[in-house]
Amino acid sequence: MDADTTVNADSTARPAAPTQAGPAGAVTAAPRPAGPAAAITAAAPGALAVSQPPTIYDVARAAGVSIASVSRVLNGRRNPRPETRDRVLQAVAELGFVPDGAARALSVRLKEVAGVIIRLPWTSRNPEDLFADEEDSLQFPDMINRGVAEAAQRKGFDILVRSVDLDEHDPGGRTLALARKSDGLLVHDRVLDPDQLEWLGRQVPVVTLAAVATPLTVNVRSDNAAGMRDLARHLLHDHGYRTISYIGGHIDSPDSIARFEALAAEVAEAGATLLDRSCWQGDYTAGGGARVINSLLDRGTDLPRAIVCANDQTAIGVLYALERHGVRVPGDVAVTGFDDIPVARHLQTQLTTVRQRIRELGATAFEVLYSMINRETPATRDVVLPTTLIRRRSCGCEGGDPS
Amino acid sequence: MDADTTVNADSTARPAAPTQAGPAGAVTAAPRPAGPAAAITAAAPGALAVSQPPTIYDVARAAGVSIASVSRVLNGRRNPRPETRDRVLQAVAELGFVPDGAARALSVRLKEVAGVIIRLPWTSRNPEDLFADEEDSLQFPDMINRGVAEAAQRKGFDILVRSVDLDEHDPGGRTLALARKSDGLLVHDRVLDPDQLEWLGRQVPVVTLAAVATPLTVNVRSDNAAGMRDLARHLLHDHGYRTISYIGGHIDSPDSIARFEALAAEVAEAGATLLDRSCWQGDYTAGGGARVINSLLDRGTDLPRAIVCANDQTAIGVLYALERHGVRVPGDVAVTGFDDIPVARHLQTQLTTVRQRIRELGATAFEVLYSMINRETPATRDVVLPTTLIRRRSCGCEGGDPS
DNA sequence: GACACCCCGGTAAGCGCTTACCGCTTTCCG
DNA sequence: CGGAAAGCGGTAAGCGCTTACCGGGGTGTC
Repeated sequence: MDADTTVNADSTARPAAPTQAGPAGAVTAAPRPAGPAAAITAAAPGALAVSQPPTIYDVARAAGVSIASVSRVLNGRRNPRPETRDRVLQAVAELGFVPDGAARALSVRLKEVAGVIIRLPWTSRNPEDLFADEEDSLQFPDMINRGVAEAAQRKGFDILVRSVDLDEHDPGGRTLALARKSDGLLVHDRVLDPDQLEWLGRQVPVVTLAAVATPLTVNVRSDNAAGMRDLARHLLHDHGYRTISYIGGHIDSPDSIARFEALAAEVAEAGATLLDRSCWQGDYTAGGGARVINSLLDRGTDLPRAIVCANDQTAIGVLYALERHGVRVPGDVAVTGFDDIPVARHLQTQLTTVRQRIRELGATAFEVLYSMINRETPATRDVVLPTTLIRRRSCGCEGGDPS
Repeated sequence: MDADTTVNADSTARPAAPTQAGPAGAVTAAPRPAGPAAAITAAAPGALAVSQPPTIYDVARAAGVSIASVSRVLNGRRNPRPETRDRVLQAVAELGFVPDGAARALSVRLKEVAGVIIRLPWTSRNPEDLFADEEDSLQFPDMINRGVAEAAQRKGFDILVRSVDLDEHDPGGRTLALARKSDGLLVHDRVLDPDQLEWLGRQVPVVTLAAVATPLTVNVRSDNAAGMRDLARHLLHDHGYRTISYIGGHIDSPDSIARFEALAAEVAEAGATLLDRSCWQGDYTAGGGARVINSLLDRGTDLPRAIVCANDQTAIGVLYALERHGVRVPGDVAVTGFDDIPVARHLQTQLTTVRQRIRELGATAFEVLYSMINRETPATRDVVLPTTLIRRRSCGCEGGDPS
């Protein structure tokens, strides 16, 4: 439609109408300008124009007091005389007054908004993607956000979620912009590099998720090492698998690295074999997992007895690829994930995985951010949450969820 | 340590950090109210305290111009002299300045934030709920929000999502509060009643989703009638089913009503039988769908040849309940949904349903809201988007998705 | 009864930014 | 070369709200 991209171009019509305020008690809000006959006909043209919301001045006038009193009543300061309070409260109710967020924020220097930066999951999708629907289910970051939102709501905060494209020229800039609309930032993994984080951290409180803490930021993550250790032992000792391979997430992902190391340690200790890692590089997506399997099978490589994936998404891709090639899971090859995202239990072959307390991760991250916003000094820079091994079919265990 | 919680108390160390910048403009921001600073030492305990972000005054000082010039350069007004522009731009870059959202919002009266009110899906969950995982997948409202977010981002807007509990004492109040943090509201179905909407609409631009337009609000929805008509015809004519029943959503849901009416019309026209509606009342949830089936079967009632559900969630519950009772789908009974939410195609028995262009619904809603915020008068108060019939297994068609 | 306090309302000073308006330079013509 | 018209930068007035500070009246106390 309107093709002009010049965002500010228009001189935004704003018919300096504030004068309309009118007499004192004018509570009646004289609805629309419309004439009598105009009625409520759905077709009517300009009827949608909204009248400006009342300001604290309107309330003060209606209550016959000063704006300071209104503010005091509303914020419970210096308890006002009952009569004053009542007058104000009534005026507030009549006018339906609620203080403007921006004005309040500017004044108290607190916006009560937390910014959340997430790696864009939903734009610029590739329509031909085999796993297009993988973006249709709630993923790890989405679940975290729910936790964040819950915790935020408890403190009266709202969250502003912004997804940034990784190959964006200036993630820092857009990010900072979000920062200035909020009191602090919650940054998901892999959207900003350490330098940018460091820099951001200097300007606003920042909490990262599943990353690493920097001197100025706090990080919240799950206990990858312990989780993977449990999983590895289950595979090695309970099932007795002797050859295992690991499909990593992004090569520089702290989570993926930690998981790999824990796995490697266990495999070594059990005297089993961990296949060469190089050709087993995934990218946390189902597509990536499938790709790895496909290329290996096409090349005729032998598969290990168990494939440990960096996350559930990858495992989903792996399962799919294996099935297409006629490889049975868990009969021929066992497959495991990590995260325990919702779909993990809806798959044909229910996925054995390591559950992270995802929502709690988010909630905790918010709590930490909140305390930072209040200038408290967090006890730790690296908050670690426990994990749980979830045994389902894909590793060779019987049945599905106990539930 | 510096345990004072008094937010402003400290005279905010404001380490003239930018000094690193070196010679050049050397004015190096002798920022505000002087401040002996606690350096940037990393390890230190209180090190997490962030220094306040630079203000436009800092930039002006650093560039040796007035704040007006800074603002003009940044907003591209009245093109400033190249030299001025450069000085400002450099200062901005050095200080990493980004205008404060609240201040800007207050000044231009535009927050660039759209509020989204959704019926709470994730709090106060009932842990014993049979279908607990139904909240774990992306549902209709979530998908809509993605569409909204996409469209919003294109206009430089962010979205503030707030979930309200239906049985909350004062949804209007919390809602209005959100409204004052944003420029307009996008209200999902069934969170506010018409009166509240009407009232809200008087204060801020409001767009509802899948509801009905009021004189002051615009509504965006899918073409329920057409979608259901296609589905009904498929069931009646392609499959030849002669007895059908409809499990509604909430009894007063406009969507559910519209779907029912379209179905009833088709059934009547085909001379088939539509079972009595009364004992077939669902509530848009899987639990509700299952409950209906269970109570009917327990009572020994005969089932119709096809069960048409108001939405996919309901259908999922129905499928589950039927399976538990040993009723085969689609063999004994055909079941259909509406919406085509992601899980619909992951079910054991893939669900035949009517696809709504969910994201587009959201995107459109935002576009409309955006135009209202800009005081444009929308062409219609009732925006309708097309639907598509998706034939999968559950209605008796062969195979699953073509894909 | 006078003075010291308290209480509680009002006044006004910002919060950080945009922009109308003013006035000094430059530039352009006649 | 003078005067009008631009061009540009600065000053200041808000945007709507919170809160420090001030002052008037009511109490309490010798």
